[in-house]
Amino acid sequence: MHAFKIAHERTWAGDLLLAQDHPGPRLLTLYSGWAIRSRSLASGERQILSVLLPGDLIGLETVFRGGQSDSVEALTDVTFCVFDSRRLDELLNVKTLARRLLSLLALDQQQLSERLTIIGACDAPRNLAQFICDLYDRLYGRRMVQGSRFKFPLSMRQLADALGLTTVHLHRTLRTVREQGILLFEGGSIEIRDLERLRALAPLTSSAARKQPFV
Amino acid sequence: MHAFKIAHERTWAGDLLLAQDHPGPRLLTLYSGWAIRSRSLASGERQILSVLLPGDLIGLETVFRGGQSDSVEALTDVTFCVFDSRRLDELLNVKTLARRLLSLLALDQQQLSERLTIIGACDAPRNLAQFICDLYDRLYGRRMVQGSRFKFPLSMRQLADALGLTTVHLHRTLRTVREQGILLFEGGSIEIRDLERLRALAPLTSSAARKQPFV
DNA sequence: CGTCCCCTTGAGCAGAATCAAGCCTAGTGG
DNA sequence: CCACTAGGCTTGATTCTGCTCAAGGGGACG
Repeated sequence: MHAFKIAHERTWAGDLLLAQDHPGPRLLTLYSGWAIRSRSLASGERQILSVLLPGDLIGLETVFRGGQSDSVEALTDVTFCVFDSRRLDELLNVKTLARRLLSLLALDQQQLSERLTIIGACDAPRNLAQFICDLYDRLYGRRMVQGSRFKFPLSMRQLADALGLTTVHLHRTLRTVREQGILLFEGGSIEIRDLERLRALAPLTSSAARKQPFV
Repeated sequence: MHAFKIAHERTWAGDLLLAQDHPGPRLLTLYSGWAIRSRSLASGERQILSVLLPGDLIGLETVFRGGQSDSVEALTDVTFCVFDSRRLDELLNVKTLARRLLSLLALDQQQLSERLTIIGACDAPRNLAQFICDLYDRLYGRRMVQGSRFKFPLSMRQLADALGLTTVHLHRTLRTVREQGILLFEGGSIEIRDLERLRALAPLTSSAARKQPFV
């Protein structure tokens, strides 16, 4: 795999790793930091499709489709490595690798399906609970949770865009879960004050935890 | 590809092709008829994740993840063929095929992302318009459109579940687009009375058309 | 010091859900 | 052959979740 590595780069919070109309396909792996994949509408709305954590592969779908359609933005300062996507064909010669890529995409699809189900069928509190549970499980697997707290670099605006809500309404939802002693969102981090009730609120037992780092 | 074909089968409208907790992974291709992939919540809600048309591959994600998590139901009588998913490994030896599978999953992911964006960010009329446009394009590519009409075997309930609405509200939305002379939904088929305005209503220029039949 | 952005909160509105009732069709069993 | 039932469609009345608009406060940064 190292043979396909082109560069090891770094950018800063707010920069775009992939633009919605970027020229060529680009394949990256996040080493450190957070990013989000999102899609914007002409009318101004934006939907955040997934949160990307260290170890995640970025841009796989664009390579196999040609043409980028959503954008990836760094939430924090990040380091990542770039693969040579033109040589990806050679990569498919290694069967275990081909299988690995397929299962990564399959898992991604799974997570999108779950998100779609939640957003389509649930109200704000359950939506929020599911999102946080999924994220918690992924962070836990990466040892990025300290006790019941973890860093959470999304702004309220961004979290709202991920949940398909407005900031105003998200804010009220956050207040109620805080008042219920379930969840505390404050100063760039989240404290889970009652994991059990949080999980009870989330309609699905997440599959997010199964998501393994790529490299 | 034919070497991996196990059986050519048929079932009837309402039957399950894949159950949400089905034992083994199963890989199918739809020959004729319509199906839907959906996921249900314990609380009773259901989200329809995609509509499957002749030529579509079914269950690819389950093979590469082990364990089925959503169910596929026949909407009409269908015929389909079954592949031997245990031998899928051999299949990956053919590099063009591996790439083909990857691009199928990538396109699927694309469509899910779009649906998520729409459901998260749009109101009922635009949601409906986008759904119908996407479907129209896919049907058009398969020569399943007659003039401005096409067969549409989804019940109102099912369409509502696909859009993340209730039947009551969907019904009202359908009435308004009918009164505006845009779309007519009646007796198991849909007539597009003003494609231009329908497309103008849909926020995204669909990528659905790119979805090619697998076999 | 001013500006910009984000968070916070209130008031009012509207899109969508719920509840409820009536209609029609198809299927079922007597 | 008909009565009964169940499920889907249609519609109205009502409720409520979530959105819009609006305004004020608090950093961060030039």
